[in-house]
Amino acid sequence: MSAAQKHVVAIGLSAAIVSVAEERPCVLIVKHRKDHGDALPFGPFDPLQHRTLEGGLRTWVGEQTHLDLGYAEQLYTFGDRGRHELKPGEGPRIVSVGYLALTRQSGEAPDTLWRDWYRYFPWEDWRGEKPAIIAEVIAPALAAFAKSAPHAGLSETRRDRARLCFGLEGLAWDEEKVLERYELLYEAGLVQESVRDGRDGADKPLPLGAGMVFDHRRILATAIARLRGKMKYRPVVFELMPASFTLLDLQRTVEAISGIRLHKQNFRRLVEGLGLVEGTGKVSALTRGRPAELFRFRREVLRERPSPGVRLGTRRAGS
Amino acid sequence: MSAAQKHVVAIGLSAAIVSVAEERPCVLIVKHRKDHGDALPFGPFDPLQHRTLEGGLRTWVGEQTHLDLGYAEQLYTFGDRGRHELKPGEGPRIVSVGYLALTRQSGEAPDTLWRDWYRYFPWEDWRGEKPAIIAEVIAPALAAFAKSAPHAGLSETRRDRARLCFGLEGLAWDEEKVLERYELLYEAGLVQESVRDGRDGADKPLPLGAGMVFDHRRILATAIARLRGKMKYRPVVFELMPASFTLLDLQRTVEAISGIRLHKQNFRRLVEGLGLVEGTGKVSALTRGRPAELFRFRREVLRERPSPGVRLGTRRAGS
DNA sequence: CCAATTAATACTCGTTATGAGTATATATAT
DNA sequence: ATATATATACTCATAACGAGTATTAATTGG
Repeated sequence: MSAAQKHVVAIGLSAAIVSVAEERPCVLIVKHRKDHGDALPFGPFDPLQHRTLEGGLRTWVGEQTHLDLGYAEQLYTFGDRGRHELKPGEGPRIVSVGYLALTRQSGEAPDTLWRDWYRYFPWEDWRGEKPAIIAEVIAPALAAFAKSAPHAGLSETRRDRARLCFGLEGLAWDEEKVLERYELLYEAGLVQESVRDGRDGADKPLPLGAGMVFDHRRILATAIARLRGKMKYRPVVFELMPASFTLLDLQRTVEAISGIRLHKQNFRRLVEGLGLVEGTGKVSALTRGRPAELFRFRREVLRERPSPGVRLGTRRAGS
Repeated sequence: MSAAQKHVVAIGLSAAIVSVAEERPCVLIVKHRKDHGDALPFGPFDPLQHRTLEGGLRTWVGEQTHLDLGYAEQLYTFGDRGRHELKPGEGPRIVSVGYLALTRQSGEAPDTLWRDWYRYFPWEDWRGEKPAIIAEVIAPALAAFAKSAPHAGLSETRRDRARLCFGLEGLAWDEEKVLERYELLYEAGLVQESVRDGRDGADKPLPLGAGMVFDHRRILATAIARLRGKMKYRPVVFELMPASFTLLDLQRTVEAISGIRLHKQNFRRLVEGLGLVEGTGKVSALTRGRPAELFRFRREVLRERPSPGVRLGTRRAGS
């Protein structure tokens, strides 16, 4: 191997392509590969053909999924050995660059399907009750993980991480800590991927949530976290909305993504107060109740205000 | 070239290593290379030797600079062709992963030096007056750039970007938009790097700020933006502080990084109210005025509150 | 047609956070 | 002793926020 080749790696591009339909946040999954779970669309970056990473991503996502990505942003570059190989140590070293893309749902391409992202992260959906899986499975398993630490200091640290991540012992739930939670479960050997990657503690009860290939669940966790955060200071939700929508449609979309319920009246006050939407005189043809006015996104806000986003309230309230 | 080699690239790791001394935010620069300006410490990622990207970074930063990086976080992966080569088209394709690291200043290694980061971004320091360079040079140059657009729509867009980025026409200054501002200046051909990269519009008046090698100034802009944002919701400033400090020391450090002045009394109220610091009975040996109490960082907050940071006020006030 | 139901929309109210001061205390320099 | 510089303590008005109640406009079942 020459000196030049020594530092050579392949770059993989993976995309968490998100849409929301029927109050369910969805991510695009490519079928094949039954071995280790679902996969995000991914492919190699070809440095000869593409000038930019994002350009490369857009090109082959277009080819594979027939989707036109509107919004896309880079998330993170993962390079850990042993976390993106089917079997540790096999094949060339791959560094994977994860992306988040938003789109409105449309016809599916041949080998893809939209899946509710809470399938992979059941503990992240707090729109109804607090997910029972936390108190029943996660909290005890993490307590055991803490107890099993080789020394007291580490044990303490693990307990603290569990408390802060999952809002145990009365601590507040922070919907943005998606990645921290997944990483903790990974380290504790509670997800399928850590078993696959051969970490010890692989004798744990049941794997939590549906597993994914390579490090794709980690990328998806990063994507959810980023979207939940970004929504608050940038009007990215509208990338997921049709041209016109009711304020409740909008609220349900925000709730689907953030995984928490919002106060309806305050949501309206906020969204109107920021000038994010404007009414179109028309009303929606609903089945029940007083018909709601249809609104559209006011693109102009982007030129008026520095950073308008849907700041969701700290705590959840009745819908 | 084989099929496997086709997708092969080299990964470069670059680090913006930051410290603050004497109210000046500094970044570590490696000397050599007089051709195109200063360089951040950077080096190749060796996939054979290192398990993780960050591990690789820490290793050779340790070798090159004799610094022990405490805090480090990944910023962004840049892969644009023509923006990290000394001469466009020469050499292998390099994808560069940028990092932000924080440290307390200590002895310098042989070929490195600490430089005030406002040397590269003179328009970012609003601690005194609004930087004169904005009204005198940047605003007119960007107006000309907008006017030179091939069609009216693009012209409008450019004008809007200039207004929002630089707070023109009475708009608020957003200290976090460091990268957007640099990118706009790059596109407008107003920084040395865009001239070097052979973009048109290279006949502009004078290059703004000191240039850097490769895409290092872009990485530094990303680092500053990230740090300015992160400071507000994570207690990262304390990575830059000594074990004990006065509240004014702390405020000056926050101001140095954010580039804006804060209200002293409110800063104290905030920082104490969040439980970020605790007094150590001792007072500092100052030269003038009433001696200030020395404080230390309360590490415990990390275990108590979900995300405590130094939320600096929107607008600046007298010191 | 009326009452119950459902949802949209409009207000209200108390609490907290924030921006911007004034007032007072404690040191040094002359 | 006085001027000056800084630290620290309070005050106050306003905006933002969480959590309601009240009212309006439609549908649905009798």
